[in-house]
Amino acid sequence: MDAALKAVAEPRRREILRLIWSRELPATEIAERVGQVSRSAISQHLAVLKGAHLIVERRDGTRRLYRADHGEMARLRGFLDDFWADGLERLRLAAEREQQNRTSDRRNDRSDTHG
Amino acid sequence: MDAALKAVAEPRRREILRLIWSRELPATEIAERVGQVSRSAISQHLAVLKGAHLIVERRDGTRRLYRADHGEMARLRGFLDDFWADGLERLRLAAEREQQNRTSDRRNDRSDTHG
DNA sequence: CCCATAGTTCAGTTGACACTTACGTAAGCT
DNA sequence: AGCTTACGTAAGTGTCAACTGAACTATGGG
Repeated sequence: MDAALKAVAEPRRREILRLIWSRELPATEIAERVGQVSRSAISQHLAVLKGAHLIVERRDGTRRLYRADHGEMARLRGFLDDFWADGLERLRLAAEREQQNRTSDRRNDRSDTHG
Repeated sequence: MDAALKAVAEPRRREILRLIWSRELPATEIAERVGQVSRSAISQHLAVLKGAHLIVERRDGTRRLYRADHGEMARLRGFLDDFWADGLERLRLAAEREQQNRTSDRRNDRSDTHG
């Protein structure tokens, strides 16, 4: 969840996310549409987004088609909604839940996509 | 808006935000409750949050009371909601709107709080 | 097999950022 | 005026993240 929030905090990645929100696109075309940046950079952004489960990848011959994962984005919304939970109980639970995640985050960071 | 998203992407700042979500707290007490980090670091986090309009500051003698600004957080939610706008028109508008903001972001960055 | 296309990964650079210590500043008390 | 409390700011450091260019992998066609 922390990964998703961090991923979306980057403007370039939001741009990518919007491009493939309602359709599939190959990496090259994404790079062309974004412009101003190398294919390599796009590829790395896609890796981050994939690591945050914000996009899904499908292979088609030599190409890789990417598409946004609406579900994870919905969970991100829900996460922000927790800040509105008027019950203090729910606030405490959310804080504790996240604090547990942070411990593992420090160790794993972004290395969970390498396996 | 970009500033708010970036501010919230940092776990420590979310922790602070939760502490002062439903009550005012002086900086020192925030630092004590967060722990594990110097008062200086907290002060800098508070500056970032203030720059993103996510908190408001009120002075009381020698102390400074901080409280979360729910309105800005609501706007953050609304921003994420734009990703769900099914109409492609609205998607395009959102993209263009942000692209305009980005141009000024490059120049201003976080310096708009210095005035 | 050789080459082109599509894309990732590696190595290295640069800038941003979270943090610490030290110092500066403002308000209140005696 | 001095001292204390409460806080921000400055300077410096280590780490992470975004980027570039080069090298590598994989699929498909001649």
